[in-house]
Amino acid sequence: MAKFSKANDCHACPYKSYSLSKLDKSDVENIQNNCLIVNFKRGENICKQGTEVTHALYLAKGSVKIYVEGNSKNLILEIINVSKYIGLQSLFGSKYYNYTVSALEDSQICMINSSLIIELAQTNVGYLYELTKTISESTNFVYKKIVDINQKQLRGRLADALLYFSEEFFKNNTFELKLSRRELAEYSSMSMENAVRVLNEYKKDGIIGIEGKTFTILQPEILRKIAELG
Amino acid sequence: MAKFSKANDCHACPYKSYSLSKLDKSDVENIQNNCLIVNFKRGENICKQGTEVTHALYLAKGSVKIYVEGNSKNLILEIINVSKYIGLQSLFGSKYYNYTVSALEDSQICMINSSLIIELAQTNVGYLYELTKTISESTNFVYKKIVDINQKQLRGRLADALLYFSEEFFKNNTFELKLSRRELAEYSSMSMENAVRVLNEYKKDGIIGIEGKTFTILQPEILRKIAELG
DNA sequence: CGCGAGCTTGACGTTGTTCAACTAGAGTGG
DNA sequence: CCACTCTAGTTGAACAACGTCAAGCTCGCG
Repeated sequence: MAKFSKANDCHACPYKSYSLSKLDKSDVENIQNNCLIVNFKRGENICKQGTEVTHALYLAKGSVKIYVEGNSKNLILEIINVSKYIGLQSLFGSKYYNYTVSALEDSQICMINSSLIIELAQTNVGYLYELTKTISESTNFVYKKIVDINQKQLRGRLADALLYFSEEFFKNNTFELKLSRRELAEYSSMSMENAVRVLNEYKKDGIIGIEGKTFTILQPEILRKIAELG
Repeated sequence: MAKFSKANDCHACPYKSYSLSKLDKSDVENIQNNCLIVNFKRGENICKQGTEVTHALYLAKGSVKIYVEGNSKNLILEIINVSKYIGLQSLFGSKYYNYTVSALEDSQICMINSSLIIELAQTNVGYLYELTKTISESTNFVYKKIVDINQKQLRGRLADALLYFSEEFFKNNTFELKLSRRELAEYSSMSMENAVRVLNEYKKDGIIGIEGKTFTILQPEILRKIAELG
């Protein structure tokens, strides 16, 4: 299992959450004393679908995928790589995770007792307000996702995914994806074989460049057109 | 357009939100003075995908569908018929609705200025906590939905929908659905023709009974097996 | 040098959509 | 009151989209 250590100075942490600025110094220290920093290697599970929610999860360093597991196939809902709480809706809404989170690269997660976070949320309105904004944004993201998946066919879905990575996630025409072909397929809700096929189709048509896991968007307008038409 | 009237006694309202109990009397009066009660007929839009969020929407009476509009087909995400805020995540997360809400029967909606709700949320932690719980639950609902849609094929999806209506929504083996066949199809993410086909298949096999829009679940175990296997 | 995981490509079968024709019932106007 | 129209529902058949299976490839690593 992963290595872990105690948090020792949340205030000075370069990866700390903005929401902490809404708390008193003593409350932050309280979090610090109840926070375990856990290191995960690529592929390791950070939380598992179906298990009980006992901690708030804060991604300090690295990147993770949030996905739902089905009988035979998975669906990746979101990739996260910035300092951010993961799955707060599980803290306030449900006792059990309805998704799995696992590391895409070596990552550091701060695990804070959920009862402490709930207590702080119930007594610090500014803090809770920040958490609520995060939950709302993530809800809106999933709404967008559900539309993409349902209304478009595979070429459009893959175009959507590539545009999202280039324009919103990496904010760069060239980016190195931490995902395998299978994971990219699971992100776009299609079989791995079809993801490969369509990627190479786009490459042959000069729409994108592929070099292993490094992608370059050569003709974003065409990609956008494909994404719009479905 | 719909008829509307001023709210005159939120405290005495039998449909009022539980979250109001977390507010001072003066704050509730403030809501009351900034609340418009609007009557919608079946089919009328309560809010429209793509438009700006200006009010919090509270369903007092009736029932509504929340759906996302695509180029040619829609996907119904949720049906609501109890006293409940609708789409709070849009208040805290985004400036624009990413879904449309419309009435399934004659319904009453309380429309409250969003700036007032946000102000109250930022100053009353108990109130905000209730709203956050509602948002989180709705997020979890959509997670469940996205799994159903993605991991199962149409027989399983329709079985899922029927079980949900019978066991969780109406809590009755027999129920009268306010949805047309097309809407039931949009709820289960399939073509209307296939929804009809599968419904009649289930009827012929004695798994359900159908009388117009009244459904009876005759063999829930078989339906559950179909839903599980996909 | 050989093995295995991830990737690639083609052929084929299944699932589900689309199109088209038809039916039943509800509402409308002569 | 009856024809007319319009919508919702129904059924069958053709077709397209996508997943699955199978085989071969490549590259990194022991």
